[in-house]
Amino acid sequence: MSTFPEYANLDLAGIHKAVLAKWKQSHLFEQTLAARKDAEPWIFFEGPPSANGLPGIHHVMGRSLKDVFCRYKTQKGYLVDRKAGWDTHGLPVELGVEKELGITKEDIGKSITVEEYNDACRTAVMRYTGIWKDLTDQMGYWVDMDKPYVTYEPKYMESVWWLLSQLYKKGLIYKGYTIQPYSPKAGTGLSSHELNQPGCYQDVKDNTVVAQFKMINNGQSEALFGAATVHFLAWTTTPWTLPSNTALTVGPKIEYSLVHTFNQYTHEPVSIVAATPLLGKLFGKKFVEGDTAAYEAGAKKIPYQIEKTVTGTDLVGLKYEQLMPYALPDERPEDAFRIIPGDFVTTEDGTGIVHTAPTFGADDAKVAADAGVPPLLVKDEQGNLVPLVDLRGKFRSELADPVFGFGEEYIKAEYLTDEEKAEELAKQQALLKPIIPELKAYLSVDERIALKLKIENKAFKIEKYEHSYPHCWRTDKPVLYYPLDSWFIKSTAKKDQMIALNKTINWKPASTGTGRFGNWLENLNDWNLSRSRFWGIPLPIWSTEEGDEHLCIESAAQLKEEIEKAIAAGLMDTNPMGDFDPTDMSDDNYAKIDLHRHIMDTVVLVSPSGKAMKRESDLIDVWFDSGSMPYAQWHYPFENKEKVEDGGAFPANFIAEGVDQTRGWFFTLHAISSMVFDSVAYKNVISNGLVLDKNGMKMSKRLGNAVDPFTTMDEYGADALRWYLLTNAAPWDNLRFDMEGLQEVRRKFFGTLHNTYAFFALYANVDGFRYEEADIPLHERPEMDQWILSELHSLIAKVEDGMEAFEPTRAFRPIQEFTTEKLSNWYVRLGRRRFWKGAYEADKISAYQTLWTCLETLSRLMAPLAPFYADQLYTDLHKGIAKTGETSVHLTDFPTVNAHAVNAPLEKKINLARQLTSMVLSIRKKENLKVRQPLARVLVPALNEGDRELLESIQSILLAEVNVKALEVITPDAGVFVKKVKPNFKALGPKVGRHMKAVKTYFQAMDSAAVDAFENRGFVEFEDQGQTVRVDLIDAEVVTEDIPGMLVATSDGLTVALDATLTDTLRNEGLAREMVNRLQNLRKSSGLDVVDRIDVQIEGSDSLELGITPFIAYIKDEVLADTISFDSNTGETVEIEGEKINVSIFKK
RNA sequence: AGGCGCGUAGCUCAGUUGGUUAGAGCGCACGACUGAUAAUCGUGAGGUCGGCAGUUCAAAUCUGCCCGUGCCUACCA
Repeated sequence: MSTFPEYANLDLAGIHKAVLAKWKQSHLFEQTLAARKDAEPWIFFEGPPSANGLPGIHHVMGRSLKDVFCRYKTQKGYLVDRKAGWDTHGLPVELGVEKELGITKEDIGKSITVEEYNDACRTAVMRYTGIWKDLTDQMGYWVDMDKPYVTYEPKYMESVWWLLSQLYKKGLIYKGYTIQPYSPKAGTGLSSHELNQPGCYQDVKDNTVVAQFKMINNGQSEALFGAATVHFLAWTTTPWTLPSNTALTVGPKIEYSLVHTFNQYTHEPVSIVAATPLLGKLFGKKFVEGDTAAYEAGAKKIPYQIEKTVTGTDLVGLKYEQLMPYALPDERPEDAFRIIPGDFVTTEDGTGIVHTAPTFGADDAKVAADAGVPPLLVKDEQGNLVPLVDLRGKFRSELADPVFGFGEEYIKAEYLTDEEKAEELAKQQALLKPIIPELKAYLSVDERIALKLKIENKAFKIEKYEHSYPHCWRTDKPVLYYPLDSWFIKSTAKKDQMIALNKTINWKPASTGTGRFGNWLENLNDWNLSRSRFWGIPLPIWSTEEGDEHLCIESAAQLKEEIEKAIAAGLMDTNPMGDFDPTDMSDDNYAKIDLHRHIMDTVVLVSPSGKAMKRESDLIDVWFDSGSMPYAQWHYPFENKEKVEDGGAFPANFIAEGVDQTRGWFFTLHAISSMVFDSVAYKNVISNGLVLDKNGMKMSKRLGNAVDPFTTMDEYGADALRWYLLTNAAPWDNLRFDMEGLQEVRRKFFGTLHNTYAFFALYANVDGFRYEEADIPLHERPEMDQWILSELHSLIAKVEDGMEAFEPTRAFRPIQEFTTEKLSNWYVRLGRRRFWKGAYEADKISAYQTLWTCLETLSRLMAPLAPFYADQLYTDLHKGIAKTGETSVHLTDFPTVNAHAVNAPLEKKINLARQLTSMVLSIRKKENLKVRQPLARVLVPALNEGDRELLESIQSILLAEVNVKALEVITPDAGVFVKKVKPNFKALGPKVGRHMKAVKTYFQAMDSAAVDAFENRGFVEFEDQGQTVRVDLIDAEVVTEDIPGMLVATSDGLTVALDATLTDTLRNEGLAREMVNRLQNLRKSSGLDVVDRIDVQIEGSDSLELGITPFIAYIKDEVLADTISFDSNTGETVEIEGEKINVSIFKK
């Protein structure tokens, strides 16, 4: 005979293992997909992790979040395809390999071939895939790991190329430059990653100059300053960038002053403009505010006089003379040397006017470009535009100065060796003799520029300044911000569309979509695609030497064809794609090619005009790889064209990743889909927070506070972990991970659920309940059953609402509350007798059916989040019954709400009973009145007939729970309780406004009689602040607050009074119950079975005997005694009401 | 430095469009039940809602500033 399995105790970790084995053996994941194979798809994208690192607890969080929605939607009847993916390219992989091999970037192509290097990367990146698969398995994350997309595979790379070529065709790809950290000594650009290495930022002392830029007088200047000769002051910590100055930037809202004073080095009169708040700093100890007419050269203090103030906006547009006229911008020189506005200007340091050299500062480049000011680029010998500093970190020859040098010199002293410095010193001693007769030490470029400006009356102030500056982690020399060639996607051209599309995306939380992501889009820059690395997808762009002809390859087929042309033109000997068949989509065929750099760099193509074309040497930013996954995972458009285009695989209904991906994957997905497909890539997105340790610190291996997901799951099982991660805090809040929280989940939720099941199984097996009877109609079931089923269906609605809103915390917390509070604590606890007392008849069957239904429904509700336990619960519940279910809960449909089952008044009623019970127990506790002692009556006031009926309907439950004989519902007219009236603030607020306080006070002063009068009249009126205030009864709430002479509790507008007067009968019944309690204890300590019958002997006082005699039948019934005799005996000594008595029990 | 979050009881978290006694669980204390018993249940004590100002009759809730904390973006004259 089939039975419900019973367990000694809850072993979540064991269940986890057993269920996992069952899933594997039955290929359950595949079964769930097969079951929905013709269903409407619900599209999910898996963000590719890098298998280069080990998974941590936060990955369990992220993956639980994804899994819970995919499982939910599957149960809801959708087909949820889930393809795993691996992100395999990128800098971390390369740096890891370099470290392992003990090489640097410079060695690649020299001591190691690019091919060998790439092979090493390919191996390294998949190193931890086994552990990742393990984690995925263990935690029950269902995703197809057998056919993942891998970004280094030829098919994937080909799709990426195709996407890029689409952008290229739309004219959205261009070559430009950006200001990037560059290490001249290492000859390489540095990534921000490298700049964030510890120790990179070092404090340095730099020579700084406040330079005087001479204004060119014109109509605009005269309107502002008249005919005066005016100089703008601008500060720089990098004087070597001054020859490259093409603009001055002011803050539009900042106030500037025109000040007359004298140059401290030349003592010549000068009128300067600088930000008013900075005048104090600018005019240091040497200056004093005062009359400039009285000044004589050499005086101790230099006077200065403020003439007028203007705003930054007034200054915009003014022109000035180039400070160090060695070279002019090659493009539009007439647009240079102007004042432009910039939001980044502050009045913290300097002059409030920022020297702007677009070739050497990222901010500078941006404001200059926005204002149409050209960068200082000149044509080199080949006609290419280059900045005034070359890649070695030396000034170009344009800067050759007959006295000061500069040309062909390193712009920072740190770049010179000691020998070089000595050589330079010799030269300088000769050249500078007229200025500095005995030069002792090498003067850096910065120092000589300062010197030159000083002499030329162009330096207002020169001083040393200490600040932190980034250094190259390899050479330990200062980094240069330098314009480097890069390929860009003109994302700014599609900015408006991206913003519009973003507004259609449902962001969780919304603030990330409008805030972090929205702002990012508003301030969008063009996407710099270039990476000067080796292990990644090569840019598929081939160019001629002159750069006048380009070809962007969109497929392997096209490349093969172009190579054939190049062979025909004699540019190549053999085709490295030899026997690749462009029409054959098999993996075997694609295994014949490799699109990585070591092969692609050997490919030379022929241009339409017959010239040789080489590949642009950069690789594509790996973020482009991952943003391409919606298409590349299906090898679109070479395969699965319909699938992607007809809504079968794109766009996603749902994605979820950490909030740190906002400008990463979330952006790249959005950008590519917007630009190539004019579509969103995802309709709903959750950006989840981080997992911190219990003290709110970031988890890291270094701090040793990282939690190992494997050992955690071994101990607690995956269910408890998943449940904890998603119910403890909203997914977008950071989670403080605490093992005690896990224990709590295990004990509180799973423990209670398990015990509830165990209770069910125990009695269902005894009674042979197999759910063979027809369902008892709802209205024929006892009220308690109707109630719990109503709560159950309300619960289904809550879970569904939460899930549809992508708020799992809101969905699953109610499950926990239902299980522990409603089902276990109230339904089962109050209904226990129904399961073991009485015959196997309608009431009992109803109880079993109801409890079974609750548990079975729970198993399906919780299956998305606790897939292991839910599956065991579901299958266990089906093992014991005659009807057959699915073989797994994951093949079932999600429960649906039956509106007829929901009975809100009933729910309200039971909740009222629960609250009253709690209040009475509270009084008992306070007054030290044991629940075992019956009391005569409890009084509850009812303000109207509806309340009265409600109270009477819960009478039996209430009385049984609190052990009281009678419930008396008393009416206001009885005059028993004190009535008070409270203002309804919400309604009254708008009406009485500032008189609210007076109303409150007035009401507090009203006695019962006054309230009665108020109720009869319908309003009250009184004076406040000289005005008559009127309050209508509907804006007030009459409550009962007290019952004189009784023990009273008040809470949430409810009042309960307990009559604690004891009669002899009550006292005796209390004694009888004490006796039952002692006998039951004895039964238990004697190890009797619950069904064993006994004889009892009691030796005690006459008064005791007299007292309990009327209750002998009751006692016998309770303790299963056939006889009770009052005899002396040598049994156990127990105490009742201070009296010591002996009792003995004999098993029959 | 800027952008975006977060800050409520010892701990982890709720707290609707502002409405006057700020809730829950854990932990703690005390107790009950003894036919769910290595289970179950009750009661209680814990809070200047990070701070300061403001708006309002009324602020945990709205505004500003500050402090702490985290993420992202920069590294800037």
